Amino acid sequence: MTPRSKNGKPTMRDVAARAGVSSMTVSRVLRDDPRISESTRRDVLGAVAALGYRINENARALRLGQGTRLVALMVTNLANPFYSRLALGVESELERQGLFTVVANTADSETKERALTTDFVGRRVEGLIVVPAGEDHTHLRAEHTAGTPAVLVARPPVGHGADCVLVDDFGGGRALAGRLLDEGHRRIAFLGNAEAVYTTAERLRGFLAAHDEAGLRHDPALVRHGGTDPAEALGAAAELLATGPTAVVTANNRNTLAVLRAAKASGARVAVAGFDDVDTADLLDAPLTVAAYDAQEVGRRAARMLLERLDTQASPPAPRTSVVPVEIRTYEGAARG
Amino acid sequence: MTPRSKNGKPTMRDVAARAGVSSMTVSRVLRDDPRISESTRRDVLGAVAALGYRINENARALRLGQGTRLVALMVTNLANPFYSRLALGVESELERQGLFTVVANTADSETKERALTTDFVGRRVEGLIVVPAGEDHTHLRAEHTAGTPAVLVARPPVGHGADCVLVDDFGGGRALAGRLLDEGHRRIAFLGNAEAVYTTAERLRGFLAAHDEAGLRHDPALVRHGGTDPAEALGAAAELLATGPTAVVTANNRNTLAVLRAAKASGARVAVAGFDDVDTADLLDAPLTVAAYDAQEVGRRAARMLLERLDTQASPPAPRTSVVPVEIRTYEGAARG
DNA sequence: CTGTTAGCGCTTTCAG
DNA sequence: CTGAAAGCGCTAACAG
Repeated sequence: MTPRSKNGKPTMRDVAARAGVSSMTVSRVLRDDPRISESTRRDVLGAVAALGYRINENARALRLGQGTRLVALMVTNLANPFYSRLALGVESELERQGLFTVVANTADSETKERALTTDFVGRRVEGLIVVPAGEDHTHLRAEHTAGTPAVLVARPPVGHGADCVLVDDFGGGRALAGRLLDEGHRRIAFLGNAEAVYTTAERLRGFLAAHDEAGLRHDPALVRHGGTDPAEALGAAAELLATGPTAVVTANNRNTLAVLRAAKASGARVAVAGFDDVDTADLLDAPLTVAAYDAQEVGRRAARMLLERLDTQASPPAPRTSVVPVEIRTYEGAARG
Repeated sequence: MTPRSKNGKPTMRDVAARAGVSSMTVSRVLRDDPRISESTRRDVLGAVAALGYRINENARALRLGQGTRLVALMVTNLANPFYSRLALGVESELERQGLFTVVANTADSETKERALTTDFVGRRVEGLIVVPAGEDHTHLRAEHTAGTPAVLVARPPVGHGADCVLVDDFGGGRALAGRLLDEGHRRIAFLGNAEAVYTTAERLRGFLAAHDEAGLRHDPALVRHGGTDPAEALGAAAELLATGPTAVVTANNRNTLAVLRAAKASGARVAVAGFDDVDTADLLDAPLTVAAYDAQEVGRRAARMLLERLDTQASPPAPRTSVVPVEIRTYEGAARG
């Protein structure tokens, strides 16, 4: 019996009818227009409560020509703590500007990323923050996003200019290898992962640069790539240890743990230095060196870049890149006798 | 010069004008209506490309009386891996139904949760999945959400019926304490956290139940609560250890690590058994028992419940509750000589 | 094959 | 103080 619009929710007209006024009056009451009589206001609010009416912000925004105040964040793997911290950083920074964050997972699929981008642009999100899944970034170019600005994270734009926040992958890889070389290691293996193409490549490049700078040639047989799967990573780590390195540099958390496990299982004694901090590192059995960086800060910077772009949409300056530093930390492992 | 609507993006009319057709024709081309001549189609698509036009899905949905295909997920702390896994579970389950997930962080603030709820309902999300920040759930009742269904996670509804997915907190607390009692411990401390009121209370209740069942009285002085902050938790853990327990049960990950650190620092020898799995547990110096559960599964169940509710919105069955089981796992710690 | 009219739910503008 | 008309961007329902 209650009058309802198609989608099942009452409309302003329903409220107006019940209160015996026009929908304009309802609109005014809801927006606290001062020139409304107390009695009318009461009647309207009564009808609102009775019907459980909530204004339709989408219709309102359409009429007002306003934006959605929505920003879409697309990450490759939400289960990875790096991305959840990233999301938190983005969210916290956007929230203070009254913007909402829509988080979507691309599961490392370029196809999904493209589909999501199209959808989000269609929904008129005000901006995109993306950890690109692949190398093809055409769908992120302004021509394809109807001008919706995009900020890339962790991987630089390919084939076009775009704002972007990176981690100092090269510097971190170089520093990790440098540490080990300083400690006298000469047979240092590298365990990366094939998916994170850019990231791993940079970290490896830094690793090799440190060898160059030390005047050493690096044995390519000591470089290996684990997969996305922890089990795969463990296998790769075991193989790598079998080649007899005295130390290993890893390109991410998963690989770091894989090496520690493989070493524990085989009883091999290797120094381990890897990317991403391990939050229980101080409680581990074995010593560990890590290249740590602030994932939340990455998110905050990306958000800020987007906000600046939104402010200046009329006269966009050149695309900018921001590089978040990494910090080397060492943990001693369990104190033994 | 390019004609553009207020928010800066071209509209269908702009495309129509440029292609020399009516907007209906553009609409048809975009939706692949077969009865459009090839040449017209080409002209329209040309104009679309030239202007960088993307259809406004919001306007379309308004006209069609369609829903938004959006579901809002509100969590108390996105930085906590539990919630990011939860989000992944929700996202993966909703995605297969073509629904998008909007993730928002309430930062444990009831006020923020209420504001977000109002906003999301106004935006006409199709459902809400909420980890409630506080005890006041009035804003989540159907009367306040204009009928938008809500599923609660981790904490049950208070003061109203609602779908809800819980973890077996009681059972887990009971099992953890039971383990330690079986091992002969008689002085077992409990470290909880005040914020997660319901969760901690249930875990403690289970802990005490195990003591009851063993015919033992538990000393209330052995119960303490750490804060949200890791430093605070460490302090509480240290105090607790100073009371000389032979074992500690912890209510969450943060507290587990706090106890391990405090024990390491003071050299105290205590057995530790706590809620939440620790992914490096097998690499730790010390042995550890945990109550583990599948956070992604919690998210999947919540999403499925919501989907069922959306299907049957006309004749809603009674609110349902689903309890995700916990599994006790033991890790041996570093093998010593 | 293509255009006109009307209206989704809301609000601005202009009249009362 | 309140209402009627027009229109945000789009599309169903009818023309032609």
